[in-house]
Amino acid sequence: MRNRQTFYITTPIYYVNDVPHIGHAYTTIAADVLARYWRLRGHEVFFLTGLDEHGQKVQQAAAKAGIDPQAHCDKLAPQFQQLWKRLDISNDAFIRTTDAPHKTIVQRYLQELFSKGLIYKDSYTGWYCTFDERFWTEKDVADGLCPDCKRPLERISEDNYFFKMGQYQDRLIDYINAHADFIRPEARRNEVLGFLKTQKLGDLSISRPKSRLSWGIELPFDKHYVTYVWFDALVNYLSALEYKLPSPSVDRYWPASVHLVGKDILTTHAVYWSTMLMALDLPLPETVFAHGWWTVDGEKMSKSRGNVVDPYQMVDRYGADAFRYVLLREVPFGQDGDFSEKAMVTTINTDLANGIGNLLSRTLTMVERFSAGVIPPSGPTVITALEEQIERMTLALPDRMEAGFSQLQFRDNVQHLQALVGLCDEYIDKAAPWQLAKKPEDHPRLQTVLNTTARALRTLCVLLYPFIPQTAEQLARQLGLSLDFTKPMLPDVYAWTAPLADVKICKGPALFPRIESTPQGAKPVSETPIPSQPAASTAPAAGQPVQPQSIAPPQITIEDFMKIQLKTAKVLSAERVPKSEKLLKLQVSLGAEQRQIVAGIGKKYEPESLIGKTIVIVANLKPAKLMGIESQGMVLAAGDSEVRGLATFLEDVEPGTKVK
RNA sequence: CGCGGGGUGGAGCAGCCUGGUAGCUCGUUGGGCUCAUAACCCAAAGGUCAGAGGUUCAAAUCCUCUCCCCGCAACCA
Repeated sequence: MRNRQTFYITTPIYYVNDVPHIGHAYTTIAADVLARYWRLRGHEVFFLTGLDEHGQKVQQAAAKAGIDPQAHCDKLAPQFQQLWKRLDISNDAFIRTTDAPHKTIVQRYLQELFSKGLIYKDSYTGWYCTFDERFWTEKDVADGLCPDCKRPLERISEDNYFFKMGQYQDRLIDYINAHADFIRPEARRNEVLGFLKTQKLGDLSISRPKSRLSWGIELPFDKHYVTYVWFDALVNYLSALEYKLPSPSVDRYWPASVHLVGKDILTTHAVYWSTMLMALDLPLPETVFAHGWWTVDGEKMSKSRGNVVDPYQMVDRYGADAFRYVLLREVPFGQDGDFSEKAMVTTINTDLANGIGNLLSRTLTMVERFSAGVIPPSGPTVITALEEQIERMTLALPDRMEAGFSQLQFRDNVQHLQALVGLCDEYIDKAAPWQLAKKPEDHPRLQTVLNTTARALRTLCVLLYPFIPQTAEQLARQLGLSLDFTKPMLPDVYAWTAPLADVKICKGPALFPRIESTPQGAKPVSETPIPSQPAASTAPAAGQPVQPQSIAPPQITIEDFMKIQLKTAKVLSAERVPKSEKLLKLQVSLGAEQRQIVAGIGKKYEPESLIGKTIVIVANLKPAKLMGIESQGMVLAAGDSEVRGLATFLEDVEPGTKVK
């Protein structure tokens, strides 16, 4: 249980070059749920997210686009900010490492460490790939070739500045041992401890020569170098407190309550960041929590598999609340999980539509029909055992929730709430209010049933709010309650004890319409990236519940179809894309024209077997690059995640013939 | 001996650390109800807990071995 009245939660600052995907959404949604919960509990919350904008990849991408790195970042940043809006992320600040104050603060810390003698200059020798502009460690390099591009590596030396990280090794081990909640979940804590105990912690290079990388924060004590991105990035957790609030608030909010991170960057946070803070004589964060990763339909998410889950698309199809709910409900926080749209639909239907949505619906209909639309006061008991059970459970919920959120057990919390929904359904069934309504002498008992259920719903509403804020607002409105979720909830509002009677309800549309169709359809084996749709027009109007669409693809007109130009093509040559699992590079003839197409059919077909075959391609698809190779079209094939067969013809057809 | 995760009723998972005759969600089957979003409630069927050996009064749970699957890749939270 928390004692401090402040709650400072962070997500990692995401690398600006990434397109936002389910992983970013996951971390940020989890952080948002915590932020909303602790605000509701009256804590002063500061919820920070943002972007990491320095570094090699940004510099390269900008150079490629022919614009300066800052312009490049400015262009990409809104992709994240818009997504957070659409997901109802209630972050209090959005930090970008190119903010001027951040840079100043990073330099100040660097100077402080340098002055303390904790940063020194040394030469570093390693394997360098000129093409990729990066060093490889001895371990990575087996054959003198770049593990990435297979070009020969150079052995070069370079002077760099190092942070004396190694000297904190023992202190860090002691700290972790003494603070059980510092690194979580426990398995991760053991992992870090194991690493620290068995290996010597080296010093950390914190600079890059400008000759190699100019896009970064200049070292205050040597203008020929910029800061290594991690040093720059980690400091955001502190710098934001200095300039993102009305007044500097480091004392108020530091140490952070929770740094939420993905398991891949745990070491960076648990080791680099911790030792940096020790060197700066600052306290360490209370908890660094590493959550798991998502696979998609059982497979690792990757662009080449074409299975990257686009959060925008999920919000479009199912609504922000449903997406938020499913991510946190599906998997115990901290473990890896599998995401599938099919499972998502099941969860939405079961928990949200049939569960909470249906409970509200049946309750409100009964209040309308049997009580003139007004929640009646409670009367004599109907089924004492169940009523007591509901009361007990409802009374216990706030504490359970608090315990759950303190431990970041989102899934447990959701399950507690669902248990109450189930209990209410059982109660309604057994009490059979529709029978009580038939006899006037039973009406007082009928009132008890309606009142009991309504009160349970009130509690559910408040406790569901952190997970599904839009729906909670809607639920409150339909129940006729005026709850202000932006204010702390007093205990009696969500506890069982507060009276509830003579409230006029306001039945509205279903909170979550059932989704009848399941996702399917023969998706071409396109390797084209799924375009994000920052469709502002589909954003829910304020105060309106999101109406998740049915996921059956909408019907299209013949004109729509005619936009897609399908043509026959003859395969001239085919070869595997090196290092790819299933990509084939095809040269195809469209009669007059020749095209290069990269297709993800390599698991099913040997390149040789395709040569001479006439296939169908989408001829007017925007070219896309896959693993660096341009694909000027798309091959039609049957199968969803797995290729079953290629579209071809019974007769010989001239290449370049139109297909419709 | 590369590292890591995993193999539990049809599907997906929990339980394993701290041994005591197996639990959840979905699905299936039968019944109930009609307030509700074909929803809700009740009941049932279905597992030799990958396999073998060992420790023990007792093993899904501890130990040993074997087999199988997945990740360690290019949008990596």
